[in-house]
Amino acid sequence: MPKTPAPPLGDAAATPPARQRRKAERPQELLDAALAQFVSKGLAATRMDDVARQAGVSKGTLYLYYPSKDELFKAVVRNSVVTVLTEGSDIVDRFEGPTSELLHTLMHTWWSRIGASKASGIFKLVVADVGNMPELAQFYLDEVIVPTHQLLGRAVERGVARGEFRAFDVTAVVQSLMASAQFLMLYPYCVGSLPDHPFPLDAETFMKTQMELLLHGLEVPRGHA
Amino acid sequence: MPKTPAPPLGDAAATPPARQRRKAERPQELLDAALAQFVSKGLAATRMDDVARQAGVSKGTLYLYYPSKDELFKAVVRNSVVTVLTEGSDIVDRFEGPTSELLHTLMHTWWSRIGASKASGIFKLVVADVGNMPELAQFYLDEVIVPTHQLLGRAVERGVARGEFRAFDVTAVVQSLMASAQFLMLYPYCVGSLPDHPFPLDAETFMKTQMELLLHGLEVPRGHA
Amino acid sequence: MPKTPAPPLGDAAATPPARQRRKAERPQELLDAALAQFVSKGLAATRMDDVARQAGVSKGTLYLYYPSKDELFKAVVRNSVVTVLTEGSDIVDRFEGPTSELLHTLMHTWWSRIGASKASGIFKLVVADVGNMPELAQFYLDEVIVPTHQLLGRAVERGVARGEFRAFDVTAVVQSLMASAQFLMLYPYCVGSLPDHPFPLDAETFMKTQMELLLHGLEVPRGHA
Amino acid sequence: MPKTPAPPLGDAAATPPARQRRKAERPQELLDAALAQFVSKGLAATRMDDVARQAGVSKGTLYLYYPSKDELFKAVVRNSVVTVLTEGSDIVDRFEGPTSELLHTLMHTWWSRIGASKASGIFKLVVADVGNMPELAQFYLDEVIVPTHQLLGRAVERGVARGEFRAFDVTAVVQSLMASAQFLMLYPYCVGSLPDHPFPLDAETFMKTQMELLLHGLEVPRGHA
DNA sequence: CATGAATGAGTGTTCATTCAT
DNA sequence: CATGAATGAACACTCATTCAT
Repeated sequence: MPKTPAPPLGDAAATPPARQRRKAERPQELLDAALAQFVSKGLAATRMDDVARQAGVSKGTLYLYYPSKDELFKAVVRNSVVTVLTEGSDIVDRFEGPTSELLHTLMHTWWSRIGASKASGIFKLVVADVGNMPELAQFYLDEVIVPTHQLLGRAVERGVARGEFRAFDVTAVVQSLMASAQFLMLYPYCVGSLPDHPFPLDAETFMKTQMELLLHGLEVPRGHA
Repeated sequence: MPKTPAPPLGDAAATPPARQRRKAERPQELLDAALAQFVSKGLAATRMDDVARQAGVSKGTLYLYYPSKDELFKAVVRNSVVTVLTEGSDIVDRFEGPTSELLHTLMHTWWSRIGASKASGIFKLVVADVGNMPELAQFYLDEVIVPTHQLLGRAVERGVARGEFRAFDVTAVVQSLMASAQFLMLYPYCVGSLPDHPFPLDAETFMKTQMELLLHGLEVPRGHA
Repeated sequence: MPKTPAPPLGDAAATPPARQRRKAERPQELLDAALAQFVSKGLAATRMDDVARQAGVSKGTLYLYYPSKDELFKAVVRNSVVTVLTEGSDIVDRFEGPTSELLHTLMHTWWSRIGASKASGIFKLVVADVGNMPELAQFYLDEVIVPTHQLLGRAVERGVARGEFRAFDVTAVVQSLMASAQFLMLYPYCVGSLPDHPFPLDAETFMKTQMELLLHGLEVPRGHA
Repeated sequence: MPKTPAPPLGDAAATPPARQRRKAERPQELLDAALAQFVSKGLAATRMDDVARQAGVSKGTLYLYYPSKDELFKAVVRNSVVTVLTEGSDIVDRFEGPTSELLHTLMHTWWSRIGASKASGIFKLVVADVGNMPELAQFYLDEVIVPTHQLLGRAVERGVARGEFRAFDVTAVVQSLMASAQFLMLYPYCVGSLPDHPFPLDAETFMKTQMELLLHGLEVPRGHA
């Protein structure tokens, strides 16, 4: 019976042997497991055992990749948020059309990539534990907050430059958008955690409404000259 | 009818023996200490010893008043937020003048009573730990979220009834306000925890701006007929 | 208005004022409460609070009468067992009639005074805790075991002296009787603690049977000369 | 058919690595240590630390094998008594010869396996703590008392069936035997705990005497027709 | 005398981290 | 590399004992 044929030369890197492929994927598998556990139980209440079991490895293996619980947590944060920001930046650069539409696009992209995924739980974790991990604060500021501000700031400035928006304190507008995003991210961990609660929140509707309010306050009054 | 003779001026009866006076004040002292510790270190990272020491009592005494860490935490939440809500309700009932001003008043009252105090840290704690304390979720919904919605909802409806605001989804407006409040409460535990950060947030300005944006989107266009 | 008349001389001790009577009865009330608690929960699992509450006094008062838990326990033991032994001794001295009947009488007196009362639980406690209280062992030996041996030994010797019993190792007979008594005292704390158990033990029947077996082995064979 | 080559003489596979061999032996080592500690100090007074130290492991390791103190205790009881009962049952099945001799054999087997070993202290523990552990009561009844009754009951019935014993209430005879056994088990924890006590108890003599009394009361009068 | 608030040493249990295999 | 047995520091909670009132 023919063995698995040797991969053609030059292609070896593309399909490594199963063991190596496994090894290459391990870090991501561990981070996924850790994210799920951290988000659902909180940092302190999650045991390294839980993470390892969910990832299907032993506790020792987990420590082979991440030297401590704190480092694992930081790696989870890093892994979950950074990649998305470059995507948003591209959108701002390339977008053509009204800025209000750009903002809608950014918001929806964020929602589909972060807000609606488990990654939204990271914000909860950062808020909860940043007080005991000073380096995490700096990291989160540098890697998340600042880029986000720049990203959104550029979008708003685009609107002003194009005469679509009133001249308005850009930081204030950005913070307004971030407040909305944070609200959406935390809602599931607040009232949303109860099976029946009186204020069901549809994210799409919420974003649309907030955006409408914001833009109405932002846009240059038109047509009643 | 012979009465107990009136105590001498200064009313000795009004100043019970030191031990009793202490016992009457203990619960609040313990709650204050617990709030400070919980907020600064998180629920899991705070030891009962820490709380007791900060309150100047032994650990045993702490357990004399609160039977467990969880109960202590719930008492802290109760103590810090519930009283303020009735105050806000009174303001809405008695307010005369434009609704925009009422909203400003409410926002500033909230800020001075909750937002600017350590009590703001409670929101962080609730978000962080509600996942492991299901009863807390219900409690927070019943005692904080629902009353807050009602309070703000009544204020917004007042504006609509008086013809000041457009007819608008009340819940959306309330959520917008709560998003701003949450943003302010969490800011110190996010980027704000760093000594020097590039987005210093002045709460007064932030509230003013958000309110301005919101009201601009809310108010009935006037005078350009 | 006439005060309570002074009690006539010589009678004061018989009817002391209520408060003093209360005080005089306190120790017994405390011992009763302690016995009940110790027996039902064991020494280690009984809190001084429990004893005090059952006795209707504060914990401080309990310590006013007994300086420690250990001392309280010893007092309970002393109080419950010692008095009965003198009664048994009297019976042996005065008894007239067959010795087999004397043994029956002693057994039933023991049962009604000790075996059937809560005092039987003391044996359980002594067995359980004597290992950690060396003085208790000596006390129990001196005050309970030795007198009991002497009491029963005299009864058996009477039977031998009167020609009713074979000459037999007295200690062995006494131990046989004590084994039966211990069995009865411990039964409730062993299988007897279960609501439905397959070996219901009627104490009267048990004692009668054991005595019958013992006497049958002890009595001088009669009448088949 | 190619087999795995036979291991060299001495069978290396039979001696697993030290770590695994240790793991296989750990439970028994822990149970031995726990038995010794429990018996000498009582359940409540024994700290898990003590057990661990005596077993030469850390406290954490102890919890690796037994999830709580209560479970450890139950495992000790199980381990110490259950195995012996099957041995006794075998003896009854196979015995040939007079039933009085069978009873002697059973008694001596019990003494060498249980009575004279530390396992006798388990009875003390059960008596002392069964009140606070309802499941233990049921377990002890099912696993110890009932089998013991059956075992001894069969032996007594054998004597009656073979015409050696009078027809007698079997339960009463069994209880008489158990009373003797309990007396022997508790003696060391009662007067026996003192270095010099006036009633030294030689177990062999005691058993012989009790058996003699019992059998004399039980056996069919012979030969003086 | 009586109270009960206060104490703090003590213990069961958990879990991040290590390391022999 | 991977494992999982072992560790031990840490912490919530209890309760016998004290003492100011």
